[in-house]
Amino acid sequence: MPTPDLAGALNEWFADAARPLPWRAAEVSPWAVLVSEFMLQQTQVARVVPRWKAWIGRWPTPAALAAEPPSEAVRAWDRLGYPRRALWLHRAAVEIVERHGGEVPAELDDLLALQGVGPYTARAIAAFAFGRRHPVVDTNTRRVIARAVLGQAQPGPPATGRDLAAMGALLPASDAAARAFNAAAMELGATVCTARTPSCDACPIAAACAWRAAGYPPYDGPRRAVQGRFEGSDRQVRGLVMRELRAAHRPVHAGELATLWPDAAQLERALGGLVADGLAVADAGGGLRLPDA
DNA sequence: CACCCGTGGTT
DNA sequence: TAACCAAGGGT
Repeated sequence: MPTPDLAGALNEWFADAARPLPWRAAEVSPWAVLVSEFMLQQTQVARVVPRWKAWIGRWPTPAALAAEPPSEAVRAWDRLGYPRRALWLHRAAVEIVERHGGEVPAELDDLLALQGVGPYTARAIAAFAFGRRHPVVDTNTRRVIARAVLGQAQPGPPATGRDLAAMGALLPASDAAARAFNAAAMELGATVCTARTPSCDACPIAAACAWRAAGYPPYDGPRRAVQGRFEGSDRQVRGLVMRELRAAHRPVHAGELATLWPDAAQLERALGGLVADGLAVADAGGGLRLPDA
């Protein structure tokens, strides 16, 4: 039977176990938090840290980034992956300047209206940058809820409403404790209650865990959709092209791009996709380049 | 809702 | 080693 003070136990653990991630420092601006959340979308903490520091050093405000062409954002993004995020982050900076006087908004509706900000990121910014009392559910928290609350080994298919409700029900009353609890749940999922081999022996809420109480039953629900193979995929081709465009500070012609991939039809499809996404633009001379505006 | 979107670390 | 996984979002 789960103990009632799961949040208390988790926050007590977190006070000691929290990794000193740079965007958690007290003096970090809402903009810096926003940048960290964009970079952390589907990307591991260890790979984000150096990019985030460089980014904040170069563009300490939304206005600073908005003043530069998107191509510079895509280059600075480097190899973090999903370069559309760099484009969206630049666009979000422009929107913040145009609609919010250069200040990151604190309201969920305003945050959700920004390019690249979805249900998770909006709540994360509101909670972590502004101390608002909202449930925040990311992939780590989803797993913690599935195990500790629902008694399942895995979260199963997306169930946003279910998870937000579960998190909301556990959320401490005060803004400060709620913010810590949101971060603590994510931290537990990232470092203890991990996807593959959780360290249940070291878990601070083992006494409250429904999965443990049930004897760690294996997951029997529907399997998550498997991601397609990366080798040979359009994503691989797009990545190769983007690497080329970032390196070349001038239009790259079709002949040069043709050497990147043997399948001409697939390469053409990838290029079309990049153009459609705004990551590449056709140059007047027939080449391809990063977006200058 | 299912699928697409990069790159690299982990098991 | 191939598969899985990662502070998701857009369509």
